[in-house]
Amino acid sequence: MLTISQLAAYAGVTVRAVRHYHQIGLLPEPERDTSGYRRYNAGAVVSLIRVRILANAGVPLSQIRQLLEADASTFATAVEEIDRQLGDEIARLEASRKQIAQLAAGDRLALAPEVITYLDRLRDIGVSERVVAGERDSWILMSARWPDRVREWMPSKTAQLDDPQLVRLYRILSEVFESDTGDDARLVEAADILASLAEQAYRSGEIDLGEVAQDDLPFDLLDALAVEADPRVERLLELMRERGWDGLARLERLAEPPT
Amino acid sequence: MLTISQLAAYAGVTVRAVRHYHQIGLLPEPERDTSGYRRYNAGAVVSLIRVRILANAGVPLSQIRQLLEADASTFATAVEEIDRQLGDEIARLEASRKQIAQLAAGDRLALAPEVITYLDRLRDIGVSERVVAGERDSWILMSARWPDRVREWMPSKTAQLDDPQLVRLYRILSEVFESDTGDDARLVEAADILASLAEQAYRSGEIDLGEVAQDDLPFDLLDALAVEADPRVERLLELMRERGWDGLARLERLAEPPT
DNA sequence: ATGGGGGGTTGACGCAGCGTCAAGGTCAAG
DNA sequence: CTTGACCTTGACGCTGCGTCAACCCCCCAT
Repeated sequence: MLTISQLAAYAGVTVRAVRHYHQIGLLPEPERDTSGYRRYNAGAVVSLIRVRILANAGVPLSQIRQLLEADASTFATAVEEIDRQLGDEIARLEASRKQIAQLAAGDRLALAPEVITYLDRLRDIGVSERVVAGERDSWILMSARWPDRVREWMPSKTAQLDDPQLVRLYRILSEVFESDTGDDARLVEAADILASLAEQAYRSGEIDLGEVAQDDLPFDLLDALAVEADPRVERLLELMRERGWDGLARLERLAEPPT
Repeated sequence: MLTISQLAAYAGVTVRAVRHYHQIGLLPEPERDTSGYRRYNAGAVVSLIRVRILANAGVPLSQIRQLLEADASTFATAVEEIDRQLGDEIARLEASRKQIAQLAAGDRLALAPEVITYLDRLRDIGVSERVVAGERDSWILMSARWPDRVREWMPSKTAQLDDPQLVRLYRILSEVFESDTGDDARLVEAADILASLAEQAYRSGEIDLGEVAQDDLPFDLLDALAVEADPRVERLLELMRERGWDGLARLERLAEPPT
């Protein structure tokens, strides 16, 4: 006959856990000896181990009893379900692991390697750290919203950086936001380039991002984030509105541009 | 400016979670509007997402704040540690998944395929379901004790079933335990065979299981389990003692056998 | 027999990370 | 002016035990 601590040791659990299982009726209370000690037979070890196997798989204790009492087919389907959930959980942890790895990989944030590459390209073409940081924060939001889509978008985003107009735009913005002055002339120049790029994109139909466009909250958020980072962005938005475009993260036609 | 529910929606968490993070000081309380509502700026979304990334990786909320405040190198080492733990957890879940799968695979218990094969072999050579069930329970205990070693042992265990003496032993035991009578003559016969097998094993040095032998508690437990399953096992133990052997799951020399 | 150390017993509170009422105040629309 | 969808704080509930507390019990050495 076993004491509670022996039983617990065999099954690799704590004494407290065993008592808990008794309390909630998951394990039957065994006989007591003359001094009130619980006395277990060997079969109790097997029962306890079975309970632990299910518990380790994440099955709530409240379900384990019914599960062990269930008939074979019920049990089998339940096990399938448990296995599915285990698979999901493993996938979740692996995804989380990737995120964490990237988080350490430099930008300390949840960004796909494609995005990191994109940000590095920005630095290469002379974009200031401040502006890169702004882009980074934007992509964090985008990644949170569309974790999978983001990776698809990046190749074309990166390709666009080959356009000298866009490079020029980024450089101007870098200059402006790096300086302490409110250099309006440069902002106007930037707005002109941006409007021109938007016009091109609009004509070629590129401006449509598909389903994403229906849910436009994040884009407002991105613009708000930019304004927060530097209030001069507000002026840029104003200049864009004058040119018939609304927004910044996603440009939306307000009216035909002045000819 | 965002309301709390908008903030929560962007980060994919519940409103309650956000408030909880405020309570424990993980996120700073934002400004309130005239009616006392919390009003968030876009940056709060980024902060919240960062918190969630760490939380999803299993980092306790109490540690997240310090982590986000830490310098880059501290952070990097912490992330390594987190990654390690994630790896461990994934491995644990995968192991659990295997156990669960086997659990459904027929014998409803945590047994390696090698053991299942062994049990099937027992059935093939005519061992009764009752005795197989006893063996199964024993292997559950063994598997709990030495999850890895068990798989190593099985090949030789299975090979031993080629020995006609052992087959005969199992068949006699099956008969005895399947009947309602206390057929002592058959038990004596079984004891003789078992003693003879033990003698062989002892001479060839096979009886030593290595380090395992030092921890002999489980073997007592296995014997106790057998006695529980059928009290006639007690008689078998007695017969074995008469023949100079102690135990059943592991036979131990008591004295030289009567010549 | 006596004391000490290592068991056992019940009972109760503590913990994380929120979920879920309860009991209100607020806002926008019809 | 009502309705319904938000917002507020406060408080208790949940899981699966860990961790006291306060006491009893057994065995061994002195």
